[in-house]
Amino acid sequence: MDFQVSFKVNHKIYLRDPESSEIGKQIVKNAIDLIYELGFEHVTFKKIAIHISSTEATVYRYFENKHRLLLYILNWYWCYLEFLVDYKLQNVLSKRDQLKAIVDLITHELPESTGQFDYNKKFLNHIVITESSKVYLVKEVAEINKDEVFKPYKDLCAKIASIISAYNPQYKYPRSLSSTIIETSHNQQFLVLFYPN
Amino acid sequence: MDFQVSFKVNHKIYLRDPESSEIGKQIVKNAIDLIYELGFEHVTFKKIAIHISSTEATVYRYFENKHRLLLYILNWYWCYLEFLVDYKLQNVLSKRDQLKAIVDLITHELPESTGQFDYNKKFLNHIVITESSKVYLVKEVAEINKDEVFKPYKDLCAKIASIISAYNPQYKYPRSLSSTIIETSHNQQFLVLFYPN
DNA sequence: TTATTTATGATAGTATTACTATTATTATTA
DNA sequence: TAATAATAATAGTAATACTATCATAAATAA
Repeated sequence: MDFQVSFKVNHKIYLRDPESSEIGKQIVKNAIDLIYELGFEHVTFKKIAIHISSTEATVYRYFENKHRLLLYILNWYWCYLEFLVDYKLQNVLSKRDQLKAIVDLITHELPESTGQFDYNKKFLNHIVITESSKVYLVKEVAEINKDEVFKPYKDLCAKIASIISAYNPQYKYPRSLSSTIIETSHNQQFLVLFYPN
Repeated sequence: MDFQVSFKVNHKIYLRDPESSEIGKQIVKNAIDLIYELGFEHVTFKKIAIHISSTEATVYRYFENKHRLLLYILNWYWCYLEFLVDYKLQNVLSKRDQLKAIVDLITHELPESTGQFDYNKKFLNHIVITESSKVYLVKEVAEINKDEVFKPYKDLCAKIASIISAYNPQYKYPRSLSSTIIETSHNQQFLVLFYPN
């Protein structure tokens, strides 16, 4: 695969659209690199600023805080994954094969793209596995949810759920199953990567 | 059920055994209350100290940091749960019924105990659902794991896995399945509690 | 072209956090 | 009674997570 796609994430996540400027794109790119390298807890806006030879104040002009920045990255990922699901399901007629293709996508790393300006897919995969629960396992989740910032994840779940239902209309919990597939995939990938025994 | 049990967790988790003194027990009890009330991110040793009318320095004498304190609480929970599994499986002969009893335990709140000095089971359940992944989804997980501080969780998984294997010796991934049952249960309970749509 | 808006850089400052260290006091045990 | 240990009281530090101000450079509009 070789094409350039960009995804518009909910504008409430950022203060200023990072896709609207070179420095904005650099903030996101370097944030991804740093979260991969140091882990989310050890990333600060100051470190990101130093990496792009800019200042903390500039990073704060794009994102309210670290949590929103992670949310932005994850939303980008979920949008991208939903796009890939649509793409891969083209011309797959059997519902069973569709489900198989989806599980295949979810349980493997995203294909690396050749675009120079694209985010590092390996790092993104890693971040989704190890950091994604941190955006919702917080006391403020209900409040944060009001801005619909989890919509891309929900949309993906809904899409998978609809295919589960199409495959077996009798199955009662397609939405639970779709989020279970996604979360279990992350969890098992985490165990394999970091926690061998 | 009405009895008092206490669990010894790996001594590498604490600097000084919190069960060895009244103030130690108060630290853990108040930490549980505060994590439930404020969420792990908003709890500080200073806040715990104020709640027990003591000082930060005293809390630091028991636990190296907040992460270890959470680990202590979760280990206590996993030990308790494994004890309950053993307890509930007494006299259940069929492997199928044993598995059912385990799923039942994992997917429901722990029974509240009447002991005055016991930790609040409702709060504990809540903390396990929302905070437990934070002890291992950190960059330092491999390093932390060297102290065997995740052993109670692993032991529980191993126990469930052995019952899965006993029920169906042909099943290839009993360990994956047992951690999947536990994690999925938390995840789905979280969605029900905090994230209704 | 000039004026105006906007983005960024440079710098400063603040409250809070996550600790470490020191000394005095109190309680326990030898 | 002396020695030991635990805690309280207090101070201090580096880092974090911001907010604020002002100057300058770049883009755009009149």
